Amino acid sequence: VLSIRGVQDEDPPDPQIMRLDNMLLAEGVSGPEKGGGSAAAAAAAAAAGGSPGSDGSIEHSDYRAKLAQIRQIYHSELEKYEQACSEFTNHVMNLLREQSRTRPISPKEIERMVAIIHRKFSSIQMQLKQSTCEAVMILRSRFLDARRKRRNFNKQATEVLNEYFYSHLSNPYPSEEAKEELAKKCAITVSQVSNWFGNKRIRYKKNIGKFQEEANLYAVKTAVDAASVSAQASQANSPATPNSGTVFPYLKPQRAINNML
DNA sequence: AAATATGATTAGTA
DNA sequence: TACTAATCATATTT
Repeated sequence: VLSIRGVQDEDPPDPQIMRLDNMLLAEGVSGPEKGGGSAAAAAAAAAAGGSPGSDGSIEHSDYRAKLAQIRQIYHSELEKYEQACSEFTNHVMNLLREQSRTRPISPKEIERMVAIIHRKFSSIQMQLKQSTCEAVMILRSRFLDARRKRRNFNKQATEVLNEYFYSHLSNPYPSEEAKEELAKKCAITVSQVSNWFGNKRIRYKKNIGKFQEEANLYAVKTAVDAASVSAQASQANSPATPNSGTVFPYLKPQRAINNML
């Protein structure tokens, strides 16, 4: 019955279990009861990177439900293990007590037994924690990874961004303030603005031809506004090449040279 | 359904 | 640290 002989505990690393605990806590799995699940909500909001505007809470409800499910399973399993552990300990103690009638059993031996049992069960617990962590990670990547929830910006947001881009084509690097203003105008975050410009720059550069039409369109758009200022524009500029000359107009010189190679 | 567009993420750089 | 380039994963177009 007591086949607990081969207990070669493969190292139960403390840092490992600490890591798992921390993560479970951070995800709101092992935290306080469902008092709004503020921890989980915060984690969700943080992971979502903050996408204001249209969507926001509908998809999170799904996530939260699943997280609550995981949480419940985790807790019930944990409780089950704890109960089983104490039950088993009791059982072993009883057996030892019985045996003590026929042979002397030192308290040290009992202590050792209990320690072994506890170690065994805590390693099982760790497995539970690990698999729970895994489940949470999968859930997160499934629901919260922003890439999976990509939404195009609305028409007027891209309008605003493009307008800025093409009217600053020679140096499409908005300052921090400019970014903030654009973000406000487009109802997106500053980092989204940065992303957009990063993508736009590289993609424009990569295939300028593809963007000619767009460039013309916005050039005309802004030209209307600028018309009042530049009243002496009477030279015959060829409409096919609104941005004649430089291939990488906005690159800083040294970088442009590097990129030629 | 395949091709293309697009926002976000990542590694690497100066 | 802000940027580029490559890449991912989804959205949209064809």
